[in-house]
Amino acid sequence: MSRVYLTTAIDYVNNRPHLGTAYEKIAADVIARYHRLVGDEVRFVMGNDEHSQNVFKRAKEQGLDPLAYCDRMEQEFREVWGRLDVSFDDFIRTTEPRHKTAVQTMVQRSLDAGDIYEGVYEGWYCVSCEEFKPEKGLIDGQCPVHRSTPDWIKEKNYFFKLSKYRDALLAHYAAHPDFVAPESRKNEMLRLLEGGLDDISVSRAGQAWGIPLPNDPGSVVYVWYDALINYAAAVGFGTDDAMFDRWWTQTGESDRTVLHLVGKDITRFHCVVWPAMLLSAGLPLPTQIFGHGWVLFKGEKMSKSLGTVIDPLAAVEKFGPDPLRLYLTKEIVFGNDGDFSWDRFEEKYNADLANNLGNLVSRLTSMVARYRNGRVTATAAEPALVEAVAVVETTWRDAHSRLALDEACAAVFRWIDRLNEYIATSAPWHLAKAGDQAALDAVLWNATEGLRLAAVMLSPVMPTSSAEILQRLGEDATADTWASAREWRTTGDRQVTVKDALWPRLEPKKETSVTEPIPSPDVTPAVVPAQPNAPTPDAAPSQWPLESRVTIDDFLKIDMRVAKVLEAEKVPNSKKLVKLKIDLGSEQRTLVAGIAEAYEAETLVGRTVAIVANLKPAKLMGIESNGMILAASPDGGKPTLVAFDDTVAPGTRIK
RNA sequence: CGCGGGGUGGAGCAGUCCGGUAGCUCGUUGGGCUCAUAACCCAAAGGUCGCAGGUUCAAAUCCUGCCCCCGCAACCA
Repeated sequence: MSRVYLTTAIDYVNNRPHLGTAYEKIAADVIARYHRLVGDEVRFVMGNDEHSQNVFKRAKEQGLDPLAYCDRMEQEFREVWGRLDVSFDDFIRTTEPRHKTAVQTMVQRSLDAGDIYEGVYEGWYCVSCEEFKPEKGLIDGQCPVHRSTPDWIKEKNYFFKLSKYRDALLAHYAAHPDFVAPESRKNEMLRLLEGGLDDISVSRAGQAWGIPLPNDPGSVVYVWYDALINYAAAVGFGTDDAMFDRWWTQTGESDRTVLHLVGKDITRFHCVVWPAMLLSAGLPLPTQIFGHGWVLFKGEKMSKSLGTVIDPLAAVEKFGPDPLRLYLTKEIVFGNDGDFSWDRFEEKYNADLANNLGNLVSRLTSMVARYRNGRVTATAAEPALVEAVAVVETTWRDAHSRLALDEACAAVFRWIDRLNEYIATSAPWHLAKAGDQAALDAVLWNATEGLRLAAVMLSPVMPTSSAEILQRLGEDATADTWASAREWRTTGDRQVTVKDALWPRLEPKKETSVTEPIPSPDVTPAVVPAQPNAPTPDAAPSQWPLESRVTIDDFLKIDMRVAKVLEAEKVPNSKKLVKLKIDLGSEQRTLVAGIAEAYEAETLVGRTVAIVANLKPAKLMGIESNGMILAASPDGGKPTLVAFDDTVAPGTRIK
């Protein structure tokens, strides 16, 4: 038995949870539940990252006190995690007093160690990105990501001597080959370390939303530095020494485990900055940082800032959390990127749940009911099965120890296959007909016993379904630990219950198909699939409610004109930009249009197009564009230019 | 030289670090069974492992070069 401290990345609260974040929490939950099952002591913590200027801004936009806004977001996050059956032990928010104390304690320790020093920082700072932007990274003086003008900030700033810890970190990596996983992530970090480290700024001056530095209350701790400390704060750093020792330091624990689960995009902070902070504070490092991959949906990364969100609850509301949990765990190699698609989800649901596991439950409970009035008594163990399940257990445990969650899952499903095969080859229906009671009992007992073990081994991934299966098998659903559950029983009996199919098979093109996701309230799906049987337009609220419509005067402010293309050339090094010279009748202009993916530049020459003539100029890749060309622009599709039936003179107004 | 992921039977993916019978799911074909959710079991067909060199007794796997695809970012005024 050992102690396991497990964390996920804390989430920015400027948006709701989505599939990408849910994936991380589910994976962590599987790990946590596995360890609890095998008898480890587990502390599984997640939380929210609240000291962000974005949060401050977002709250103000909504007319809320930042803390009130964060309170509300906490409820939303907790609700989603609850629906996904994520069994965290604690939920930390960076605005809590315990976190504040931990941060100040940590900073103080680094100050004492001489690792934080005062300097001056100046540069362009993008509030949205929460980072300084190099001059050459700006486009037309604007932040390339947010298209806003960054602020020129010159401020007193404190720096952390990250550079000082490069060698120590390299040594730690060398001494602990599993410190960062998977391998590819570790290599990335090693390359980074070998390239040398710069000291990093750890404070912001003149902000109120954040944790003040202990030595200079006029500055607050930089949000990233602040956020990382949550992992220590959540187990009592600076507030509860006994607890901190128990979970973080784990003094006297031979098999110490402190595991951070983070997205591969933030491994840098967790694998370099955070360990250096800990070294500076004289604290032990985590035992492992695992950088998982992204779950892509229709080939797109879930992105907070783009808002391409699929509400994980869409699948959960319809099927409960387990099919989604299984999909994410079994179908994605843990550490790699993976795809989510409704097609694939449906396929896996049918194959694994309806046809295999669910059907196994059905056929077994129904045979026990039919041939044995629902009660089967124990018999001797079938040696072939006992032998097989031992291999499954070994594989399952080994896979879990390597965090190969997908392999662990697959091993259990191979076992389920084995049970279906066992039933087919031993043909209990023949034994029943022949009246061979002893043989019949043996088959039914051994098969249900095998199913019981499958359910227990699946419980980390599918807690609800596992409990339901055990209950149908007449077992105590609150199964104790694996140590006792793993025994192949040869005494006692069980009373089974026949109920409806756990996972009715999904038939394509039917009402039950998941390809018609449930619209979830208040969340706009990234992609709205075509719905042949969609409700009538009148039934749905208009996309353009009356109160938000513009007046004719508003519309006439926009001066749209007919124009003729005189010259066209692709902008070098661009993917979709074409530079156009157009004739507007009274004048000629240069404009840049993002249509190169749909039109060859040459074919545009001579075309008559529609443009917005009174748009403010903008620079795109260094070229000034004076106007916007009109085109139908489907989401994710290629634009189609607006065209005219007859020849119209350049300069003609469009209204 | 922007960052990253990938090219393996019809589809989707493992395997690549640590060379040595190319594996899984779905689909297809044939057979079996009738307890079960038209499910389950057995069998079969189907692969120049992107291309070209190299190392090796042996390369999907290691080395070199090249081609192509996809995210992110730059660029949808």
